[in-house]
Amino acid sequence: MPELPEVETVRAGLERWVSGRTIASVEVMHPRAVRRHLAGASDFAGLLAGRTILGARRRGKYLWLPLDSGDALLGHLGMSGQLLVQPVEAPDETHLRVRLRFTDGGRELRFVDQRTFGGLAVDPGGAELPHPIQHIARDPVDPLFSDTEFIARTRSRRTGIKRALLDQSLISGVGNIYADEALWRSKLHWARPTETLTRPAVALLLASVRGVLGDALLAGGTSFDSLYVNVNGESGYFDRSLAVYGRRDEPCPRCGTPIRRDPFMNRSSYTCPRCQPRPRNARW
DNA sequence: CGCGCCTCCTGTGTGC
DNA sequence: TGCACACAGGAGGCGC
Repeated sequence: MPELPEVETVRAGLERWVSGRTIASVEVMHPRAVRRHLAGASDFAGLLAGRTILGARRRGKYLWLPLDSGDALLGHLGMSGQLLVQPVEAPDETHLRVRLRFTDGGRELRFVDQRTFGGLAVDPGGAELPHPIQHIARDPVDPLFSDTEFIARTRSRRTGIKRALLDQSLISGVGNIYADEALWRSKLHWARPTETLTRPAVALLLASVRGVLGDALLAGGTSFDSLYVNVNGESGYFDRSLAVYGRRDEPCPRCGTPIRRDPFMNRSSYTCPRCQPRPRNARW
């Protein structure tokens, strides 16, 4: 699933392959892919045609392409979204949702999304920071991310620490996979009440978050050397580096205890029962 | 207002 | 063999 490292890999690919190019035409094959563009698919296409893409930016798991009109093409990959740069003659993907062709006649940009949780929209005047994502917190690799503020806000929460990590208005870019990995590195259980964490404990957790995101980013960088804008987060190279996520009953890399899976928010949490014992005052 | 549950969606895997 | 169902999960929206 695309979390910050995967989305950053895509952003770098867009910067390389579509920045500076002018959009000729836009084809929306599935209306759900542009459902966040409330004015509809034809309005979406009309705002893009003739516009030049100035760059590729990211906040957390959101991507946007600033346009020469001052608008932004905003995108979220959801769980299965891909932005692919393909030769115009390449056959359509099964789940192709949106196609952008360019005036130079070169490779086209395709939004492909099996489960359609992702989508694209044009935000008028949003080139600097699209309006729909102004509530999204800075991500922990953003130079302007405030550690002090994050620590204070986390400790003032009244929830479990994993819920806090997944809250994109507190810290963005972290999803289920990297939350579990960071908690394991910090030896914290997912149900640990946020208000019982000391400042140093939250600081250590933040360092773990940055560590796991950075490691994944390095792995993503190595695989991103093709003509594609690679978004294959689910079967990625970083799988081998995961300590706990998806590893039920396998030995903890630190102590050998079998990894445990717990239901959490209609999904899963993976922990080492020995390194990350469940707190008595568990909160979830 | 803070918190937490529900829902959107479809392909894959599993058990009977 | 085929069917039913659990599961994967980001994030907006809404209820309490």
